[in-house]
Amino acid sequence: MKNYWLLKSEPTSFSVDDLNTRPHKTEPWDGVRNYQARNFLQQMKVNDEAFFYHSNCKEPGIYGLLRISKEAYPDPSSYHIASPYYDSKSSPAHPRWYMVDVTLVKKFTHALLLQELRETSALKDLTLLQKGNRLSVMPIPASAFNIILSLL
DNA sequence: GCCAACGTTGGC
DNA sequence: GCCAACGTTGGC
Repeated sequence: MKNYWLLKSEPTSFSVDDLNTRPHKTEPWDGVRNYQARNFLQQMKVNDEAFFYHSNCKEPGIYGLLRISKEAYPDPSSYHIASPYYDSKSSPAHPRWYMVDVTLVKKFTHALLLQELRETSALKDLTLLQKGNRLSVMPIPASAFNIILSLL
């Protein structure tokens, strides 16, 4: 059974447009350094679908649709001391952090902005919209996923 | 730039 | 194991 997710990225770091230019529109989703988010990454299956959310920017919102194209595997950026994602407690023998590969299915012609999500009462229980939420990887119930698609 | 909310660290 | 201090996230 397919599951649905939402992945956040700051567009100045990595955006839908960046992914669109990658070979096969595919890229590892690296750099997740939060245990709860990592655990969700590890639950993902190939062909699960995910929204691509732009955070910490002028118009935060959902900008595209992703497909999980490779299940979780160790994130090597955690081993590289020069990487902003370096973690001295992670090693190839004992990887602490994982990533999945994502493939862009569609860049939405019109983004669905955070403001619009908040105005949709059927979505009020979404983790994304809860006060103080900072998770960068979160599950989306199938019902909410379909509501969001219908708003696009 | 501000700041509330949250997660992590580390002394005790 | 507690919890204060600190760093980060991310909307506004």
